[in-house]
Order: sequence, then structure tokens, then C-alpha cells
Amino acid sequence: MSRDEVRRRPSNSRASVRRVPGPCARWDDENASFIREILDLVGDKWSVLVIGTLADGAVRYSDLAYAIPGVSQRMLTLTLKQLKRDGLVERTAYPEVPPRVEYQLTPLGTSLLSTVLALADWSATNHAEIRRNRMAYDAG
Amino acid sequence: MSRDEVRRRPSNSRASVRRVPGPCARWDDENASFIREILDLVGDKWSVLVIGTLADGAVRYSDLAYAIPGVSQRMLTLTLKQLKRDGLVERTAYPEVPPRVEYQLTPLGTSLLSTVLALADWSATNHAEIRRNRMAYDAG
DNA sequence: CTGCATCCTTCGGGATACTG
DNA sequence: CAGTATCCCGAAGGATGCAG
Repeated sequence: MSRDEVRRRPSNSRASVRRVPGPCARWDDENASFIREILDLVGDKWSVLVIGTLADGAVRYSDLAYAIPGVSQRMLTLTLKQLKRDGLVERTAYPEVPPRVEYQLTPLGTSLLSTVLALADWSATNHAEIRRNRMAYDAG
Repeated sequence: MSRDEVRRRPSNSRASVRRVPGPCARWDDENASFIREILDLVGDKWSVLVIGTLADGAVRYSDLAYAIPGVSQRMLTLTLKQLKRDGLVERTAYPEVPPRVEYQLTPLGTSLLSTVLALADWSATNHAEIRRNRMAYDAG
């Protein structure tokens, strides 16, 4: 998707009614909620960590809780439930005793993983510069 | 950065002291806060919208407020301040009356833009499937 | 026009206790 | 083991008013 597709003037813009429109187009509600959709997926720390943890294959609930320091049962459960709802992870319950449940990425989830890793690449490349920028800003 | 660099067992792991470690490694605190750093940048709706709006070039404050529906003055100001602190946008104030202030992406901000657009690409490609998944989940 | 300060509400999410 | 249910607090963020 190009930027011009994402950012589009609302059809039959009434901008001039309210004010002189500036040099730039306006995000319409559809695209704003589109952004919201993305952030619901990857704008959340726990989701990212869960997806990253599942990169190697199926992992069971208690191992996820172990692998992700600081996550509460509540948030782990909620995160997994949402990821399953979105079709990013698959849940498999084995009818054993004690019960065993494994989670793994779906192909969709795997494709998201690679995209998120691209973001991690960017961050890894630039976080030193960002830290410098912050220190310079805070010093000035 | 590869996943194995991001996700690394803490040095001299004491995992076996507490419990039998699962099949997967554990995120250490450094990498968890690394994730947090990314999300502070792109996990926020307003930041993403501001960066997207600045894609074409310099935009002044009031035009940003117009271009981004629903943003409050408070959040726009805070978002711009943080983006400036991180060195993603540049602020230029013209000593005129009435005052005029323009914001534009730095090269660093532009590089982040392309990465975020990759995420938008993924979302555009897959959001239909995600919606189907959700509907199927909610129906079942 | 471009903000900053304050109040106030909402709610994400941690802690804890309980269940199949 | 793998969750669910409840309480509760701090932070995010909108609304409003003021200032340079």
C-alpha cells in the first residue's frame, strides 16, 4: 500500500467550509481506525513478546509465562486469546492429566513476525542514535 | 538483528534453580526494555499519524491538528515534543507575528517512516483475513 | 497561532484468590 | 497445569482555560 492510498482526502471534502485547508491532506476515519487495527496487533508489548517467543515453534502456556518475564497470568491469557481470535496463533489442548496446552504461530502469525523483525532491525540500527538525541535534548 | 540476538538466555542462567526450563529461551530485561523502546516510538497512534502526515514535507502545527482528526492539542504537543526529543522530527519556529512553526521529518524519521509503511503493507495485505478470523471466532 | 497548566475521567493491567 | 474472577491503582489522555 502506498502512502497516498493510506492518506486520502475524504470524498468531497468540506474542509474549505470550516477553514482554509493546509498543504496536507487529512486522514479520514477509515484510515485512522486502520492505524488503530495495526497498533492493536503490534502496538502492545505482550503481543510482540509472545509472537517472538513462538518463533521457534509450539510452546506451552507455562513455558510462555516463564519465557516472558514480568507478564501476569491475566495479560498472558488475554494476549493469547486475542492473538488466537485474530488467527495469529493456534491453540492446541491435549486431553491429558495434568492438562497440556501448546500455542504456535499460524502462517499469518509467522508473516507478521518477519515484519515485526524488520522493525526490530530498524530499532537495533538506530537506537543508539536515538539515545544520543535524547541525551542531547535533555541536556540542552 | 537476528532473532537469536534479540532473544538470548541471560548469562549464566539460574533457570534450573527455580524450575525445569522449558524448550524456549527467556527474554532478558535488556531485550524486554528494547521492545518497550520500539513501542514507545511506533506503538502509539498519534506518533504514527504524525509521522505519516509529515511524509510529504514540512507541516505547521495547526495543519497537523487539522490533518489528524481527533487529536487533542495536548496529545499533539506531547507527541511532537517526544518525536523531537528522539530526533525523528525537526521543529522550525519563524519569528513572525502571528507565530508560525513548522515540523518536518529528519532523515532518521524518514527511515522510520519507510519501516512503518512496511507494517502498513502487511496490514493492508492481511487485514481482510484478520477480520474473517475474528468473525469466525466470535461466531463460534 | 502555538502552545502550557490543570482538572478529571477512563481503563489498562498488576495482585490475589479460586476452579476444572 | 491452565486458566478464570475480582479488586484496585496509576497512568493515559480528553476538556478547558490561560499565556506569549
